[in-house]
Amino acid sequence: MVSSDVRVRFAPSPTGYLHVGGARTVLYNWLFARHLGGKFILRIEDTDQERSTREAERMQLEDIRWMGFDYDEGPEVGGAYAPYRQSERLDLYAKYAQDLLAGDRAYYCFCSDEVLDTKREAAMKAGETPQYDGTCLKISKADALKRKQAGEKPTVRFKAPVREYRLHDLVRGEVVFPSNMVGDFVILRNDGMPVYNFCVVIDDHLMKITHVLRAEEHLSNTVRQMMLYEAYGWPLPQFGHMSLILGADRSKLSKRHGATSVHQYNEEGYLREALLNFLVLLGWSSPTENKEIMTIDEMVRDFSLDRLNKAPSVFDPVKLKWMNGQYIKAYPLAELTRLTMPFLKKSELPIAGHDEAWIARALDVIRGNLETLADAPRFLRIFFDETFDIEPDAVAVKSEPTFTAVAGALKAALEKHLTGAGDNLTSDDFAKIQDQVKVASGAKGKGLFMPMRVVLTGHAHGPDLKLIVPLLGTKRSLARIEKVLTGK
RNA sequence: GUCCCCAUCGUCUAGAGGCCUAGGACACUCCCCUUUCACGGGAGUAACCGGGGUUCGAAUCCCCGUGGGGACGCCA
Repeated sequence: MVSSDVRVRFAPSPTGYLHVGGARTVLYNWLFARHLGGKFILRIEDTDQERSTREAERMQLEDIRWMGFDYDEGPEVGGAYAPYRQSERLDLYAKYAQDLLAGDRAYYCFCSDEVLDTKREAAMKAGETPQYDGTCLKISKADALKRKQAGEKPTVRFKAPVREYRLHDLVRGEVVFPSNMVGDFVILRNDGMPVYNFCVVIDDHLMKITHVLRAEEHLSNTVRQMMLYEAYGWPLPQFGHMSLILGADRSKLSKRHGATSVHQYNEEGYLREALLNFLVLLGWSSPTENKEIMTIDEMVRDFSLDRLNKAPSVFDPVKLKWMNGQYIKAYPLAELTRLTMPFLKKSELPIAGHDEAWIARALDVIRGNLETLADAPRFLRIFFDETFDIEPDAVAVKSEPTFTAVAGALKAALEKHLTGAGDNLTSDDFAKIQDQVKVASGAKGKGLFMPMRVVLTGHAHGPDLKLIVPLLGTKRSLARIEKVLTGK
């Protein structure tokens, strides 16, 4: 196959935010397409009108965009096989269902939900795979049409051939579905809406999808879809079923496991690159041994289906956090600042009085402490006078024997610096000032260092004073000392 | 229950018959760096689910157990 013929798709149903499992599915599809120079298509599977909403679709699209997955065809961008929203392709499905009905490959079913449920439960209890018993198969076509005319609302069932199906799965290898695995299944609901297993086949075929890469939960659906391809005489696309993402209790990851939506991670201050990097490693590994941190370009370059892991994987939020921290440390500062701004604006910090360049410098000093962008306000507090105060962890330092002498000497040294050099205070300036304080106060070691730290930052811990002080300047440093000394 | 899939440290994984005394990462512990915190560096604890084969040789291949997961819908 010529590589540019490759066409893959991601087909979410818009019933909520994009969750991490879905995100990994998009990622793998997108990487596969980009690696091979193929096309990546987005299709909205909104045939379940009960649950699908336009709002959810908007959110999904937004999440996909945030993650950086550009699609070649899909809603909003269009394409040669439009429309890409199943709810806008209803006439198509009706036509193809009609073909099946006409060819005697499908029939009307008048069974009610209740009897179906009862039979299903009975079958399970009896130790059998529940499947349709063929009741309505006995109804003649003429009778069925008559009842339909009379106002009854039947579903349309596909006549499932009774034979074994073999699937050559791209990730699982040869999978055999026994002949009795599925019974006649519904392709059209009683309100005329088509059902998933039916639309996917029509759409994947019409949209010339070459590779269907999706989660393992769809593996057993595949046999139904193979039957449909066969009925239409259409060639099968290649299928690849990727293992599931599990929660800590090893069941399929869901909301009860905590944050599972991409949107939430975005809001909690995760970088998209970190999320992507974490997700790509959940079931796939780089061909370069021991390579964990990688750029998106490297993922595109190295991605291949044969390195997918068949075993399901547990989602570990702790490792995600670590990874996010790695990205924060290495991120371009201007960009990092831009992304951090919303978190600062939401916080109590009075950032209005500072320009972005100053904030960027401050952020640069504390970025090593961050695991998420949401941590930033907490670490940035030391730079803002309005929030400056002696923090609980620093109270004890005030009663150190050297405290008063050091604070006084520091004040004097800074005042001298102010008259000589003004408000500008460099790291080198501070080093000299520190020497002066040492001589003047007679303090040394922690006895010297801790009082200075406390009087300047209000904390017993924090980044190197040499890095903090230039951001403060002489006057503000002096004001802080004043506040501590006078208690005002 | 039936069918399908899966099985290496607590977790993510490397490993495609000898390179394995099983490697890396997260987490955890300790040490170093640091006049603080964090970062960083180093070290350590920790795994081939069990049983049978096949083979000179098995984490790797086969079978059977066991365990886990998924699907059995007029959801996708």
